[in-house]
Amino acid sequence: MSTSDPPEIAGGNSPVALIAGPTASGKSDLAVRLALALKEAGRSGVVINADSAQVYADLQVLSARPTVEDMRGVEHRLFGTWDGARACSAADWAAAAKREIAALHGEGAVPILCGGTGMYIRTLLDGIAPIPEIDPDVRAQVRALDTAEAYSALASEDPDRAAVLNPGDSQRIARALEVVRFTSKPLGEWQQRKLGGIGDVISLHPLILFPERDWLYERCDRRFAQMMERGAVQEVEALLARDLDPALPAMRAIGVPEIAAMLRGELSREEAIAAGQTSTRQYAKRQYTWFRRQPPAEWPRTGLDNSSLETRFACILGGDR
RNA sequence: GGACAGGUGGCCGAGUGGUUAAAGGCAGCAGACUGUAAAUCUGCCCGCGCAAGCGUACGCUGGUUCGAAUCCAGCCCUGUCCA
Repeated sequence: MSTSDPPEIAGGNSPVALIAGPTASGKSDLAVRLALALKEAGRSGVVINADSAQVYADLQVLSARPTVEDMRGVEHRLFGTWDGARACSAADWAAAAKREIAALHGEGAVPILCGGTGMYIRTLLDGIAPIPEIDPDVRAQVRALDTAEAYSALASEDPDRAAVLNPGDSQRIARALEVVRFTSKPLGEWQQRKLGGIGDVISLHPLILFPERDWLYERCDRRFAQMMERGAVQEVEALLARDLDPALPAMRAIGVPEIAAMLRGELSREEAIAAGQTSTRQYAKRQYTWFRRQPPAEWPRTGLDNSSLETRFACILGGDR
């Protein structure tokens, strides 16, 4: 799943549907409905996950991964595909998604990308700098530094990058540092090229869900409370029992730190729920910002999820193309 | 009824005569975003104003002082303890 052979996208301009938007906005349901509508129109649609948390097998409940019932017989791919012990990078996901899209196009099926991870989607469509996989030792060394140390190291090893980054931006500093150290080439040079994007080879039919803020926040709150009733605590217990590196994405997913704190006795159940709900809402807010400003302005945004599929996806439902 | 402790901006919480529209945190809002992105980071955050600035503000009322969130008096309220 890492940086392996770049899969080729089959026929030029084959359709790909994309349903994106903030968490809890009802994307999954819409994706399933689209797949069912395609089926009715004599075609076939398969949902491909574009969410950075739903990708992990360990996070069924907490990532709100669709259940078998939710899927209503529609095929879903890249859901729960990664083991929580492995980090899935944007490039990893994009490579896997390309593979799936190519396969589906080969079968004449319509891939329906569904998820809220803007950077994954961007990487898939626009490509990414062809930076080799960083040696784990180099990576570990860099990540062992505290932010101030890493920043001053970066200031001498890649001053251009250091000048651009905020001294507190631990993650980007670490990334820039591991890249110069391992490749002896500053990140900025690598980033002059983006490779592997499929945006110009496919026919993309995007739709961004933009529900009303209060409505969405209520759903976030309700959903987190429901997760607590539906096994989130057991899920975190199981995750903790694996004794994984706490820096792993699966360990940092919304709800995991909060419930872990509860299990340690640092938070009451009510406090853990409140904290999880707040994190969820804050995440949704960041997604609003991303989807409001990052994707191309031409991409349609819709206020509520009740916009008719037939209208939104007329061209792929139409049958031709 | 008595003894202590305390009442600060949406919340928590510093501050004990001027340098205080009042530290810091949280929540909120806005924004950034090329390999951990459900991450990481930035800005704003009493009201009006583009701004200089003006107006309000530290339980209430009154007082001391050139000047008070900070000192004094009375009152109200909260918590703990004694009755």
